[in-house]
Amino acid sequence: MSEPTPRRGVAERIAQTLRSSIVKGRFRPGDALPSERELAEKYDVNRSSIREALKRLEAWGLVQIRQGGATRVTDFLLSAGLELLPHLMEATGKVDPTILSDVHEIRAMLLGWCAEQAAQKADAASMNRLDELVRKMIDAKGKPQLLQELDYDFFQELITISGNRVMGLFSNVVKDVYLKGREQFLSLYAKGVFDPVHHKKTVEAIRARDSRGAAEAMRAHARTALETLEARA
Amino acid sequence: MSEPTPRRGVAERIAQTLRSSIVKGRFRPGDALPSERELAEKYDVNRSSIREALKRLEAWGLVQIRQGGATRVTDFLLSAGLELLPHLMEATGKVDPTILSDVHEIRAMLLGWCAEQAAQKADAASMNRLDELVRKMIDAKGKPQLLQELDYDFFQELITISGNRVMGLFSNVVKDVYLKGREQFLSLYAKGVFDPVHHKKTVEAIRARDSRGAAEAMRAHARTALETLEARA
DNA sequence: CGTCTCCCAGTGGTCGGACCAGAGCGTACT
DNA sequence: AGTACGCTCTGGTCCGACCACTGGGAGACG
Repeated sequence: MSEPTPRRGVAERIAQTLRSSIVKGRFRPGDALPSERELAEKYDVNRSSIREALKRLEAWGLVQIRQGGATRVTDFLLSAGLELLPHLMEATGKVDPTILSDVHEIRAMLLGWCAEQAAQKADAASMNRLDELVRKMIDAKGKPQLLQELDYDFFQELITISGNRVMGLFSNVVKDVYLKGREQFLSLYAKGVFDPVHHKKTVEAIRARDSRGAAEAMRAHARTALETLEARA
Repeated sequence: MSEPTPRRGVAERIAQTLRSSIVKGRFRPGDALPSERELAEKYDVNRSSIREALKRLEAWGLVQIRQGGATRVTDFLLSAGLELLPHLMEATGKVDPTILSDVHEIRAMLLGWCAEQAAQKADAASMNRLDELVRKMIDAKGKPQLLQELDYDFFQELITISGNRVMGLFSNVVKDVYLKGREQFLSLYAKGVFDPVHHKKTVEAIRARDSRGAAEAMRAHARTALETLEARA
């Protein structure tokens, strides 16, 4: 009852441990990991479990496994996917402010693009759904968790309107990043901080078929969020 | 020497087979896959190999595995990452033109954003590297494969200049997509088709610190590519 | 008759021990 | 010195057993 992840599976736990070691730099890119048999003995589990853990690391792009040769650590900044982001942000124990800035730059790009597309393609029903979301945001003032979800729903609705399936796949990954790091962003939605003005402006611009205005409003939203976070750091 | 995947490992082969079945719709979202023991018998391999294959499917976001319960197929459009794209494009045997369009929309967004950032942040050395790449493109006229690589290198250089690590992670995924589907795009770089005018304009705009111009030039490049592909389809 | 509970068959998870296949390096031969 | 062989260590696959959990059906209860 004391451990944080008692029922999470041996393989998963070991995979997380190794991932942490790699991200924190205890293994350098190019280094060879201990052999599966050694790791099995070290963690006192079966080799099968070690294999499963290593397979996950491989899927995450953190190591390269080659039959006959050793399993080597890759330069994960050159091979890992976005799903590594939450762990990268926590590598030093607290959020790295420079990465936070990078994240919000990308966020601004994505939101801006989606808003632009939405202004060109939205139908009446979609616009009403967006209105509804803004209304809920106003009602939810002071409920951080709810506001956070509504903010994400707004993004999701924009993607749906854009009709771009590739953006849809992309948002799946973003969602995972978002859920795993949600506490780190929760302060953004605290009482007196979050204001859906930009969302409101966005919907108005979409109704007016003003792509540029919609995009700019969403970018402003992302920019505001970053400034808020930086001010608190 | 003839087969495409002769020595690729049992687990990998089975994972691909199952992925294909799922993407092509032979298993519907929510369906239960046969049990590991059944699959092991069906494919005449050990259960370990089946487990490994299923783990990959899970990592790809195609199935959900739960101890005690059955392994069920997920709605992959809602859970899979970008790495599924190449397989999605080939699901029907040939490239789905609507997805191709989606891809290039995203491509235009990314290239535009990177060019914009580059115009603001590039130093002299970076600009020279970009110039060098354009020069190589001109020299490489008529060598599709080389042109394709140079085009990607150009993108990569823009990302490096932007200094955004999140975009770097993103580009890792894009690169995989790109490599797996490279033949499908190779015709873009055939003799008489590919012209690095837009790249040239981009570098000029970057030198002039003209963000908007640089972004527009790169977007024009992506748009041209899409039009070329559509004209040939 | 309906509902609720409990139990067990079947699912995935872990184990261990064996053997196969590829890679790398030292050694012995040329 | 150079080269080719082969030993040894790596990961890959197989087998068969047992553990942990779920889900649904058989039975008890209202």
